[in-house]
Amino acid sequence: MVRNPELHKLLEEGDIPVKQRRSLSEETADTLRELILTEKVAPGTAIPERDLAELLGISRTPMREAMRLLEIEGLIEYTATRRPFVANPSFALITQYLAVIGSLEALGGQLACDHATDEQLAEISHLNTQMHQTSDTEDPLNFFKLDMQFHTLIVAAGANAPLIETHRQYNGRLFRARFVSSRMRLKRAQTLSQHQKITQALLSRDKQKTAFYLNEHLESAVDNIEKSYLAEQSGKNTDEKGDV
Amino acid sequence: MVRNPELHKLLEEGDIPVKQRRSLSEETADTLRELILTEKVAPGTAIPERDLAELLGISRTPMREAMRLLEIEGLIEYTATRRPFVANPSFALITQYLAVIGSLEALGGQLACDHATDEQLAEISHLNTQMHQTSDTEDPLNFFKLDMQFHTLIVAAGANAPLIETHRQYNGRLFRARFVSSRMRLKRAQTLSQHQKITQALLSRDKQKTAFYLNEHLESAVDNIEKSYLAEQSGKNTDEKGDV
DNA sequence: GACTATAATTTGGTATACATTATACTGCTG
DNA sequence: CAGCAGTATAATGTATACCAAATTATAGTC
Repeated sequence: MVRNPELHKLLEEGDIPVKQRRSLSEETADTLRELILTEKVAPGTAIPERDLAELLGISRTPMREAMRLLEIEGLIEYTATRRPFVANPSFALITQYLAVIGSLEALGGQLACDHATDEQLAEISHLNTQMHQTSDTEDPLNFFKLDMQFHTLIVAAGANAPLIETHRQYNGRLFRARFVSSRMRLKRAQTLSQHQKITQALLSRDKQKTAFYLNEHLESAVDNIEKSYLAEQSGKNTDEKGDV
Repeated sequence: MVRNPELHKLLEEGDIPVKQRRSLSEETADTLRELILTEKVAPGTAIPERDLAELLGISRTPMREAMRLLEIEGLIEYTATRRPFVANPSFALITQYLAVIGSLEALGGQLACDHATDEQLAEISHLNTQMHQTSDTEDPLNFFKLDMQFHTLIVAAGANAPLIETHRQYNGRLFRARFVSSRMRLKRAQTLSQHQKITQALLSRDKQKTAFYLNEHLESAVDNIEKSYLAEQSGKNTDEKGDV
């Protein structure tokens, strides 16, 4: 089966990045995801596949596949007559997403207690320290990115591939809500103290505590997002309809 | 908006099944899913899209979209060169799936304690009773279906749409493993007693107990699946390579 | 006889053309 | 002027054709 053992070994060691065949559909999905998450295209916007394909200079086929992907990820929705538009989840739906991602992260944390390498824990701890040190100066976007990374690292340390993927999907759906919330810059101290507790629980590989603090952290996320979401909605109502 | 109030009313009443616009891709996805879950096409089989499309008498476009869907659902995998084949998850991967679905069901159970209607709880309880009564006579496939339905109903009672969908996906990935396991007919008594405890916890809307018993139930599922999986693998090794 | 280079064939990726369905618009009618 | 109907337009759904890459078969060489 293996023609050249040496080459095979190199690949196994990961020295050479496996040139994962990436199709245009996947590239397009990435591009589109970026466009949506950065709000280059606003939630609720209709996005006819033909126009979008033309915009990116590709044909409809890969665009369709990309859009199907993002539909699964919850970033794109379809009307009853299959016309695609950028998802604009209601607060009720966001709350549902949060409940699920909370369970996923709690599981990730517990698994991390068992499976994380010392290096991974060190990395998480380092990130936690970094957030504490830079919290005064860091602008919202960067602070937000670090926050996201903190959670992602924990789940990754759980070493459960499907969990990591599912968590990624839910993260995408919640990206906007969390980002909007983070812009308020409120509760940054609270976030830090919760991260601190989570980190300590992880370092002592205490599954119960880790899950507990992650859940606690999530519950305040619900609170914060509710506040910012309602604030944003009422603000928008002045110049546009809160519909879709 | 409503052209004909009478027609609209008929739809509302549900007398006429809402002909959900189903595209050929979706139909195909259903067909393919059925083929895989019933093992009409065996795990590990290569499934070139041309052949499969021709077999079903459709063009490649909708077939490709269907296969993308099932890829997400974990029923189809692709080689490094994007050649599709029916997924054949390792025991290690199945264990990872089980860990996630365990968390999802625990969350579902907790949510059900809060959100389930009395009718939903009654339905779950009824199903539980039914399983107890027919456990001696029911053939493995039917017993298995009831078992699946029991879990699905609990999650559904949680009234969290994304959770329901994600649970459905993980259920699909685990379908074969659980089915193979159920064929052994072992531990049926254990299953029933665990279902009994779960049902009682749900009826008293006790979140903590519900989550606890669901987790317990899951852990024995891991055990059972491990046994049957190893048994099946060793059996297969006699006439074919355990490779893929 | 085994290995390698190369040709043939298979297969997935993409583009495009065609069919079907939904929406928008215009004009008619009350 | 409101509302409906019919037609035009535009969008999505599906099929087909073509291309590039990969696999497999084949022939040639050491």
